[in-house]
Amino acid sequence: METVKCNDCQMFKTAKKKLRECDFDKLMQTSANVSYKKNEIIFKENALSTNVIYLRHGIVKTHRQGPRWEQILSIIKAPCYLGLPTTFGDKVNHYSATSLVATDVCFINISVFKELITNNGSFAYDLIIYLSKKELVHFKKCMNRTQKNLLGRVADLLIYLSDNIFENKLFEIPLTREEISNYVDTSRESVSRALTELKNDKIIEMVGRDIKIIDRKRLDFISKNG
Amino acid sequence: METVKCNDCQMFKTAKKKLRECDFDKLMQTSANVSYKKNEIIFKENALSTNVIYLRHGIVKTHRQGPRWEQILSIIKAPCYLGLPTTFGDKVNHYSATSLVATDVCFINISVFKELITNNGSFAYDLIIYLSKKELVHFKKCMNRTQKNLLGRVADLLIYLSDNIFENKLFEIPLTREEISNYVDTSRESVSRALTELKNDKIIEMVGRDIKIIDRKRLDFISKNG
DNA sequence: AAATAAATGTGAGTTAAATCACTTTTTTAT
DNA sequence: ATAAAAAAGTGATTTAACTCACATTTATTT
Repeated sequence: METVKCNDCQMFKTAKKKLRECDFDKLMQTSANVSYKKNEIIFKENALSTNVIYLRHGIVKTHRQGPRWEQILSIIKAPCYLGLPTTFGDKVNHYSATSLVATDVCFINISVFKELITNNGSFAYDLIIYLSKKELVHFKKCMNRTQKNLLGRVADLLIYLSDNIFENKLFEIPLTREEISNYVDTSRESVSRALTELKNDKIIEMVGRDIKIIDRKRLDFISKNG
Repeated sequence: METVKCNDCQMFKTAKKKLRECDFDKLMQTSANVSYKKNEIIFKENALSTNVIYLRHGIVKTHRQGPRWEQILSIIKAPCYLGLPTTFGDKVNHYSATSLVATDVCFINISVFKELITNNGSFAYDLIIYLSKKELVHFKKCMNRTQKNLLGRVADLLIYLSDNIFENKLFEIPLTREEISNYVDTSRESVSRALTELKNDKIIEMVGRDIKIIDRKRLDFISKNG
């Protein structure tokens, strides 16, 4: 397992910049690093949310039991906060988080974090910007989920993984077909069919979970027009 | 038009409590009240977002052009912020807001508001809580949109309007059938059919846009199970 | 008040995607 | 290495909801 030192951590850096020294020291002392293997649960829906969690290294899915199936809400990559809303929005987690690859996480004491916010306005302001931006992205995502057809949603996922998670045309999907279906809101079978259709149309190459996007233009078109 | 005095305004009250006096005075001086009639646009998608907007009185829908149709994102009631994320998340609005009834709104200068945040940590903390809570609600709503069937989504809307907006079993839907369809992600025709089905099953009474929920238990059941 | 436009309702036909049933492939455990 | 289990692929069938077409009602304008 690769260990990320605090010095290399993005959160550490901005904290050092934004926080008063005494606050920063307190933050360091009360934080705890934890490593997870692939497919380990970091926190669980309905459990008490007792920490702010910062994702230092790795890829994580957040997911939640819906009225009909377990839905994957987001796939996120370090460095970023993991479940800020779930810690501040309620006493109980509104969703679960599970590592998709080996992952490092920093648990920050919630009352220390609260102190940081109230004592450091500019730190708080940054968080507000962060939460606001996230909501806009989320609104857009939700709209795509409801308005696009199946092929468009699958194309969206591939584009998202390629652009935002792996930053590469070539990547290994860290999800089973069933998990993909829980992310794009269909059945496992439909995901299968959609992917083979993209493969047959020579828009992607695919062997198992290994994907290579070979015709990005047409993939963008499908994302837009289904 | 009913004018809401600042003294009665919820935001005014918490601001007075949370803010230093000089900040509070500045806020009052730089804010402007505006009234809207039914169906007037308060701000527009893609326009520059130059103010924090606080909804003092009335009901507002936020909406946005999707890949296939104009989607209603939310229906909200005073007192609350209107489009905080769209003001802080980007320079440009990511959605529009339109009054559904006569509405009063307070425009707050964005740089003054930013100062408030950075100078008053506890005010900032409250905003972070507010944004976090909203995100959790939004996640849930999005899941319902994608997992529930048509009848369940229509039931959800009726329950939401009854519980959260009008706080009454009897209310007048402030939306056309087409707008309803843009909120529950279907066609106008399907909304019609769903509503008449609820009426025929004696779960609601309905004359035009006037709705009365007469069998809440069964409506809840439909909301859960479709 | 009549004319026009907008909103709503409803039946019939169509379709995208779900479900079912089964096979094949891959992974994990013994 | 073999058995068992999990994941993935694929054809056939079903279905919820969409679209189309048109009738009816309600609201708006002249």
